[in-house]
Amino acid sequence: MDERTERRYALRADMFKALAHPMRIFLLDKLRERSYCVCELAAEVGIDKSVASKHLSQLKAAGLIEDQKRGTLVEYSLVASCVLEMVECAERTILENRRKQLDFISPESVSG
Amino acid sequence: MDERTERRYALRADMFKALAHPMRIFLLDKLRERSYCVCELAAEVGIDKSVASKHLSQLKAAGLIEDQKRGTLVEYSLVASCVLEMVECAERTILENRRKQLDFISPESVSG
DNA sequence: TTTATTGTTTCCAATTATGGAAACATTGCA
DNA sequence: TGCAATGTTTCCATAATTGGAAACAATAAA
Repeated sequence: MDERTERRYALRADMFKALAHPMRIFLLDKLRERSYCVCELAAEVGIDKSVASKHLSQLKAAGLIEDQKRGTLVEYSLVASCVLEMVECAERTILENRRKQLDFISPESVSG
Repeated sequence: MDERTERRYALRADMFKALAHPMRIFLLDKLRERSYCVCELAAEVGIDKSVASKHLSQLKAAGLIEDQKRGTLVEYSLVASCVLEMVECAERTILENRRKQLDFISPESVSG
């Protein structure tokens, strides 16, 4: 595997790393409604503002959200709608897995 | 945020965690062609078989691939085609980000 | 059975990610 | 200017992830 290919895989992995945390998924989900400032999001989850800020900056670094200063507030908004497809994809896969698991335990619909 | 919701976000994050490693992305990409046994994949990347085995078991735990014993070999194959969409989604987002970055440096196509 | 092949699990050391507190920066307002 | 509100960065302790070696398990072949 050449270096360029390796870098490509690393880039993709970085994108998934940005999504690999429950709080970050939640933040993205929240930003689907509308823009939010850091303090609102931190209050919602009940965490320190510094923690929220760091998670948001990770999402921003991945190009999934962007920020805009508004006075002392910093409002974050969703920018890569593609990420929503990814999250839905993950959701579908989880549900599919659960369905298979149930089939394995009590195969009613599958007769093979 | 109630516990059930929290668990849902954690599940999605787990799915992305499974994808959050260059080697695992590579393995998925490889399995798109056909089934491969652990030794083949380990040799391809040039890593210890134990490492490959562990990565594969993570992908399996996420329900993205499945295994089948064939003699002393264990062949892994892709099962959740949805994951390919996710990877393509990530790829598109990365390219989009790169394009924006270029626009920011030298805005030729964007005149606003 | 003995040996070889293939995978998995278990250990360990090193790296990375995380959360919270404190320090610091920026902006708005009196 | 002085003070309050909001975010970011830095520091630290803790937790999680990772890769490799070795031990172990399972199967095939001699």
